[in-house]
Amino acid sequence: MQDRIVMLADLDYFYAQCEEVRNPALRKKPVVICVYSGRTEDSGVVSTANYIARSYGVGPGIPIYAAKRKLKEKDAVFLPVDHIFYSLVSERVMTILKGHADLFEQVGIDEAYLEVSNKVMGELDHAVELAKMIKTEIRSREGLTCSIGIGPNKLIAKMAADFTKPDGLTLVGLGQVQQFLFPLEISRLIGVGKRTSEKMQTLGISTIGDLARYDLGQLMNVFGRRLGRYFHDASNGIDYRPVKAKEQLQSISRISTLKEDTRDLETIEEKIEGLCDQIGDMVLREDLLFRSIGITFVANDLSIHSRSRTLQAPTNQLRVLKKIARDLIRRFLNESEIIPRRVEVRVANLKRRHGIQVRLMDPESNRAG
DNA sequence: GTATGCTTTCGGC
DNA sequence: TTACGGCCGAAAGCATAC
Repeated sequence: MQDRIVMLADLDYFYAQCEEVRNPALRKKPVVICVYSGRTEDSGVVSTANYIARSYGVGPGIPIYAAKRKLKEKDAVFLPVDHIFYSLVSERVMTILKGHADLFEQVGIDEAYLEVSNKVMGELDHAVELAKMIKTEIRSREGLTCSIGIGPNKLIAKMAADFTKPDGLTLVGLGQVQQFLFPLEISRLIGVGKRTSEKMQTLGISTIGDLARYDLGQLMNVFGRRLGRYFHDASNGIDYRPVKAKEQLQSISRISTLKEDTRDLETIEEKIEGLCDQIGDMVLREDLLFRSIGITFVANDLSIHSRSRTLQAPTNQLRVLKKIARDLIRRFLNESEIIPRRVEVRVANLKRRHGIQVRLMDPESNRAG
């Protein structure tokens, strides 16, 4: 493959920064964006927090109650997520980013990969100038800071962006990949979480360099073929994944926390019904058809259990969605003793509805069954 | 053996 | 001391078809 120049642009502490833009007085205070479950006054978790809050140990994933304790007397501001507002901001930023890329791939609401090889004519210093320009444009148009990593592939671009934040800009040229990666702690490698990190320690691997030098065959034995190969390649800075626009939404899900843990069918069905309605709205709005329907229970011990069914033909019928979701939860509750805490409905195998019309003309559909 | 499809689980943001 | 969301894509694991 030709040498590539890939950028990863990551909006800093995105939700909290959006709130700072909306109300600049927040900038001097700890800001904590919360997902309230509605179960009790402060039940729920922190979605994200600004860097002042983080300096007190408050960050994504911790319970709201714990965050309040840590920030007592600190003049902290707790706000509920406003997803609609953040989405509008995100959309405008993504439009800016896309305009500077040969190839563009959005990841989540606050991140995107840009392949810029042609745009900068293969010159790394041009890529750095482009990144500075992008940062300036996002700051002047939206008042937001972001962190940008530049590298020869997605993996290095992403890790470079993570290396300096917030408001960072990190370049890792092809010749600098090893000196960048090898000293980093193994937990910094994308795909190495807490469990894998512990397992690696027992193998005597504590830095990415240690992993890079480890025998590929041994890694495959320990982690399986695929993952072993990934760890070997990634630690050596190798990543051939192309920057590629997402072509179709893959699934739509809605999840909600029950007022209290219960196996009561009526309570659960009522909740499921509401989730189906939300999904149905989205399916119609986006003009989609779905073919798989699934439900998930998060039990009171936080264990996760799911069931799904795939239809013969895609549909957009709310009736069908509700009936199957109901069947799935009834059957699951009969088979299992778990006590549900949260319930989720998901549809997948999505297609655009006008796709049906196209299919009549599609030579594929003329094949003998 | 490979390709493909389906169900369930995992983990990033 | 505990406390614990709402999404999404994709991998894992298995079955079936050729």
